[in-house]
Amino acid sequence: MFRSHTCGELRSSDIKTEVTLSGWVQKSRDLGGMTFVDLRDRYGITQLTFNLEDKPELTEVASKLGREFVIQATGTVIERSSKNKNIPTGEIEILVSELKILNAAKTPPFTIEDDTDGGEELRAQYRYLDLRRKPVQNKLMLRNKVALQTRLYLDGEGFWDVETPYLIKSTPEGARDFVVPSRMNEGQFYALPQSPQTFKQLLMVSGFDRYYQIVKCFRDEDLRADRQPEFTQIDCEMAFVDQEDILNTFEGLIKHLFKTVRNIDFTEAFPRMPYSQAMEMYGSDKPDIRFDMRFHDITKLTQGKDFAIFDQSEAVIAIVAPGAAEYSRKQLDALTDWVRRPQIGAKGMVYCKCNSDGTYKSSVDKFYSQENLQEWAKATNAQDDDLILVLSGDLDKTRKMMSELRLHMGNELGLRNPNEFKPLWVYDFPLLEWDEEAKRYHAMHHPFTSPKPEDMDLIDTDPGKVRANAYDLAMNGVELGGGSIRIHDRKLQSRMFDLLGFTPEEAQAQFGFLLNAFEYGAPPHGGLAFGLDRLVATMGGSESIRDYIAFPKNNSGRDVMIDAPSPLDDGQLKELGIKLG
RNA sequence: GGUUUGGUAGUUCAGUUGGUUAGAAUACCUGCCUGUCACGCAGGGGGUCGCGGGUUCGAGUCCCGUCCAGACCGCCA
Repeated sequence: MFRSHTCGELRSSDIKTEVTLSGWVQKSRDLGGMTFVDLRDRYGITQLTFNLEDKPELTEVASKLGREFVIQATGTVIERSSKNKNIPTGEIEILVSELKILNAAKTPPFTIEDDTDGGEELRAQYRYLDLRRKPVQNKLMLRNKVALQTRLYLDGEGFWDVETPYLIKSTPEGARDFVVPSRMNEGQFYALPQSPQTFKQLLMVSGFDRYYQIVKCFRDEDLRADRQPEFTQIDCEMAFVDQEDILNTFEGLIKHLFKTVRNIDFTEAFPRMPYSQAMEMYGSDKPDIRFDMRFHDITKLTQGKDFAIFDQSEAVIAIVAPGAAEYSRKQLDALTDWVRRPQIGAKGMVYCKCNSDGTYKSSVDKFYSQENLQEWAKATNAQDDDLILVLSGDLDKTRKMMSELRLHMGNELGLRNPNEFKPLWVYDFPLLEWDEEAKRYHAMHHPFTSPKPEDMDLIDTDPGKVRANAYDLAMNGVELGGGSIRIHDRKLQSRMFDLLGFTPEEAQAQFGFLLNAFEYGAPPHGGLAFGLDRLVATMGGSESIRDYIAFPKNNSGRDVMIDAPSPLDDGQLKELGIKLG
């Protein structure tokens, strides 16, 4: 027997019990006559006590224990003479009678503590040590709970978990595929799925009615703090449903998860907003609505006052930073520099302070009178002590830049509380997006998304205006997931491929299996997928998903612990029929 | 592909206009210490300043190149 108890469970009610504990040495404190050892496992920390007079040899061994040694200790639970209120086991300690070193350890390269001294690179390289730390373990525990509760909820709603293949076919649409060479079919390649999209639709054709899968997906694109090349989706599909059914079902899932995992109740229905309104009010399809600071179009108010920059702008957009009128010149210059960084790309920024005495001070006083500025304040609903920030230019670009500035100001003014959760359904996304480089439309969601019936007459005349039966769930400025009502009619699906620039032959070669399936009785269907990593990170109040993944990749898509990817030797390459250029 | 920040002791960092033997904290090692829990006290070891080149009497510091890492833009149907 290695242990009778864990290191987190003994209390004063266990005093006088004979116990055996196993775990890692967190710390050994040698006081000369006595030595204390903190023994740690997943469950907590328990203090071991050694007395020189009582057990001289044991105390000698204990005082030499290094950090992260794995040991086993047997002894009696006793009451501490000086208690530690900071830990749950702080009332008691173990007076050790037997001590066994199960495995010695080298000194770890960083401290295994909540606030470690290790940098990111080092921790990634020794991820198995980083994973011993409580904060990281807590994050993975949260992930475990979310996954479990997802299964319980969806199972209760009649969803079946069905696995779909990982070795599938590469398609030119969408993100780049990870490809896998086939030894038995030399010169041919599988692709890893970007999502099980077509398979889950085929399951609907097969009559499974409700499907889900917590599934790995793969995209060979550059990484971010919230983006990994392999990531996990809660992938779902339902037959005989409309958008309303799907939104209600999965709003239920999110509410269930927050209730069971974080004990947070969403008593009201999640707010909903069409895409066009989200862009108008927040310049984003995933607005963070924990704070207001919405956009105000003041283009008309600013024209004809000899300020050429505004006069030449398609759009002049303002936001109001509450209580920020006291920003210093230095702070405003820093803000201007911030929006002028290449990542944002603004040419400049105009501000207007609404002073507490009712006067206005702006960076464009030369062109705009106090009365003009008062009109701005009125139009933007700015109060005394508020700061109006204005960007201008091309409508789409200005919205995008202003959306970044809005989030930046939200952070600066402390309006983005990580313990507050504000979901928002965004719906009526455009069906198509114009790709300037390829000079053609591509699907905004994916090619299987159905257009809204009332927009069908635009599909030939003005395809860019067609709205889709597509929806996203945003929370705190993060896109948690999205989906759509799919096309289930062969003719419409063919028309869609045609719009996207596929010849009928190409469409048949790429997606013939789906088009054929639609001819054998495909039910109306739709679905949605949540990004599990982002969902868990959001629920944990983090922006980075990396600590919610046990073994994540770094910025360049590398696993620095196992050192992957790595070259293949010549024998392997030959077997696969691959020559490197 | 681009922008940007960084790379100095095991680790996290400081290092002034280019100038003596490159520092601090922590970790590690040794000794002392019977109620610590960030134990304390005394002492000690530990450096290819990412790598290559250049400027200079002299480079951790300036210049060029390169590699690595973080954040972001492009990209992510």
